[in-house]
Amino acid sequence: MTENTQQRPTGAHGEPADLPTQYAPAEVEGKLYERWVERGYFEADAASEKPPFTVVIPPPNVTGSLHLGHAFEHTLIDALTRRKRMQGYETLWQPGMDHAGIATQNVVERELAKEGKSRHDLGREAFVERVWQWKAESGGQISGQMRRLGDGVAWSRERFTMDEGLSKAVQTIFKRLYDDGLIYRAERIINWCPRCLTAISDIEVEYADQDGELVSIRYGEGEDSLVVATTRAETMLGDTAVAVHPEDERYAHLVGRHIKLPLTDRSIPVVADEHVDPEFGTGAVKVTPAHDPNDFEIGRRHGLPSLTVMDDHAVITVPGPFQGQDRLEARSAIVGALRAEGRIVAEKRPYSHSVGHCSRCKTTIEPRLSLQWWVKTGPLAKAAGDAVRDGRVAIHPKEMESRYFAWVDNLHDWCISRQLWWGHRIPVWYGPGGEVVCVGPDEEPPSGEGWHQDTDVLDTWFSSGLWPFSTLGWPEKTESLEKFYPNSVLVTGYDILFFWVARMMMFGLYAMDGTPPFHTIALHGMVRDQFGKKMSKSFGNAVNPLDWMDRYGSDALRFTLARGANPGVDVPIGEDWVQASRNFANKVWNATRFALMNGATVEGPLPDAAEMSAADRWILSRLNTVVAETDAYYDDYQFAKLAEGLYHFAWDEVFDWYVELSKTTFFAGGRAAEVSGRVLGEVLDVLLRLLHPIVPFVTETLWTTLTGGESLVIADWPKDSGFRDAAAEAELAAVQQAVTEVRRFRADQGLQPGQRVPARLTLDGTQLVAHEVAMRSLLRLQPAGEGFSATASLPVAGAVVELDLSGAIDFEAERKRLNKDLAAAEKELKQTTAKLGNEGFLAKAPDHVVEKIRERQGAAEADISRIRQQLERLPQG
RNA sequence: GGGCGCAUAGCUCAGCGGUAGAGCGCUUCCCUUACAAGGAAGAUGUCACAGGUUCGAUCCCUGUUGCGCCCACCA
Repeated sequence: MTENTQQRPTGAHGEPADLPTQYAPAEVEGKLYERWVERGYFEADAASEKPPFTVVIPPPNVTGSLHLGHAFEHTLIDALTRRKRMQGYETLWQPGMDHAGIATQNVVERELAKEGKSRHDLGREAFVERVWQWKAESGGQISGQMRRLGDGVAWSRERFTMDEGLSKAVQTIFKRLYDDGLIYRAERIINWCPRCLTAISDIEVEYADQDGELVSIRYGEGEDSLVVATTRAETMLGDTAVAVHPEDERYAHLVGRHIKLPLTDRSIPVVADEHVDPEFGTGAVKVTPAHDPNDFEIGRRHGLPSLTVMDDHAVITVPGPFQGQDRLEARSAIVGALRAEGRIVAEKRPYSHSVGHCSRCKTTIEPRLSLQWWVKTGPLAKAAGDAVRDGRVAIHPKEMESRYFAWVDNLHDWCISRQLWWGHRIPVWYGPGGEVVCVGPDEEPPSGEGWHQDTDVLDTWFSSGLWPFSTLGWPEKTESLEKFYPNSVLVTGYDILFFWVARMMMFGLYAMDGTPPFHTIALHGMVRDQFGKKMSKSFGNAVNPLDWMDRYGSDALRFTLARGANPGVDVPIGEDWVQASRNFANKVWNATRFALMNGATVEGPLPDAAEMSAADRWILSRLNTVVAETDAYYDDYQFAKLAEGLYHFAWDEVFDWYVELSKTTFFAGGRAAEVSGRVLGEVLDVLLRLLHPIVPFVTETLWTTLTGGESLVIADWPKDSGFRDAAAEAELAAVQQAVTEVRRFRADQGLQPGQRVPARLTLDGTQLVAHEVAMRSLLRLQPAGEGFSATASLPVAGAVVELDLSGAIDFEAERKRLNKDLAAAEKELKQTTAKLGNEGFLAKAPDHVVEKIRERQGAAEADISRIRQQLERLPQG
């Protein structure tokens, strides 16, 4: 706030303006948001007659606070729903949060560790209680941030994935899948995190190239020996075979025989298996069925036993010298022992290979045989793929479809059980006699001696996969479910296409009898810093959206994010850009302020076009074009383009040209001022509506002041009235060109912008004829009085502007400028002439292109003769 | 190893067959009574490289180079 704020400017009508000279977001945002919520604007009525529009929030993890990426996503969703609400839809933006099993458990465990405790010190029940406490705190933080952002969500419908209703949904679908044979329990190789002490699914493993060492080890003795290579030497303790290719002659004599496994007293068979690539390494592979997925398969094909050699913490359990050693420790100890026996045949060599890490804690994954629960994905994934293939669900941008297909078409079964405490407990009970009972939501679990529930919980994505309908009350047949399913669109980041989107597709289609959970998937990119680098806390470039909202306002942040939102493309964002958006908000503010002080109004019908000035008709014509363009961009999720389009229309056309051109009209008063006042009121009214979904706060403040309306949130979305005026658009283009040319000339002459110069304008018969007053005002041209002597003559748009620059003119600068213009015009003439002389061009180019080139040629010729004349007239020296 | 994408002004990115655009930054002038968070004027690009198609290519095709991302049970 500057001191200007106190100085209330006085309007043309002598009334004080109600608005300060600068927009102060902090003073309006909070109040407006609370008002919107109190009035229930964001609530969704399932009984409404209006057509529904539904979007769910991608539920943020309760683990913390929202980052810039959330702010980005929320801006897009909020803009979509606000527009639909204005269009007359019954809109539901469903809020809520995800319990985020493993992530949240890890966070709370870290908190406990600060107190020197582990979850085991508390016990399961107390620990879970502790997590609920944590959820209460950070959940509040998240909804606070959403309010600051202006998210128009239906707060009364807020859901949490561990709510009673959602838990019921989880049990219901588990039971159905189980009964349909799509959930089963099996012992397989899983990804084990020795730090989190749980199994995780395939997509929760992040692979990174890592330098390891490939060691070559001789198995067996003398003639009955061969060499295998490995990067995980410790697993040899669990080897139960060596495999070679069936047609590999080098090893044909060994197949079916047993060879001695070093460091043990075991002998293992040599088996022939197609999986082995004879070209790779020695063509012989050690087989550890309990610790490698390939080996597990080989083992199954050949009936080999599986020997688990490590415990949950990846510590060796095999009795002997290595027992109790960690896997890495054991690795080097075993290599050492083998070397001592002379079994390392080639020196170990550096080897770069891909190693899996836990996506939550980055610990190296240990593949391991384990009894877990699985979803049989085959039929579910097929349905999920087909829904996109046959067009029932569209993915934006379309390029992302190939990723989606690649995933759903090659999906392995999904390991859903987690050895955690925080999450949905698996609804399966085991009896004393080995009975297994899956318990539905309304069923009593079996009781009695020896019965116990499975101790594992479900993968967190199991419950988020139900989000589009569990939040609406499913499995109950609620009014809301009827009204708001399927969702209209899903807006989320391409990074969770597999984790979340594909799972919602599978579950939605399954649970809702083949109705996909949404019609459209709009994928956005990731927010990056101003140099395009990934934002991360550890790198120090992460931004708390609250900081920028505090400094520049929520609208500025939202506008910046929307403006960067090209579909599926990452969004770099820097503080400079937020400043630019803040400046834009302020510009809109001040333009509206000016309009209010000069009689802009929305009262009464629009005047007849016959009464309007060319400028009035021009800006209304453009306004309607912009309405149509904005709609098209919205429908195509082109946020960047619509924000950019509105920015330039507002600033360049309305503020810099229309308002400036109309100032003389406004200041002169009379009927013309009334007409333009009504037109300006109309333009701002529509512009503010168009901008509102992206920048709700500043537009609400200005619009209610301008129109006296209740709220933009529930106002009508503008429609293209169909009004177009090509003649007025052409006329105003000529005016703009003329003004710019004269200004450039003045600047070239070194005249100060404010310096008044006598001038004679000869505009008769040109498009400029009606604009003399405005041109004189914009160009600071005085009337040609006594003793006027034209020292410069500028032909523009068929008219002539003569200036008396006696005393001010710089002839050298003028000569230089003219020569430059001449060169440019000559080049243009040469180019266009060459083009028009090209027969191929004339034959094949479309008419409008040829016409355009002709025009350019004509203009160039005219320019050249004009400039030559002017150069001749210039006094020498 | 597969697949996708990107290379355009100092930076971050739009454009995608017909004389190169935006924001920020930069230069000059201006506190012109809506706005200095502003106004006016301006400079800046072998549109990665090499071929090809075309009357015409930043835009289409092929290849090269350099990046980025996703997928993959490469011992």
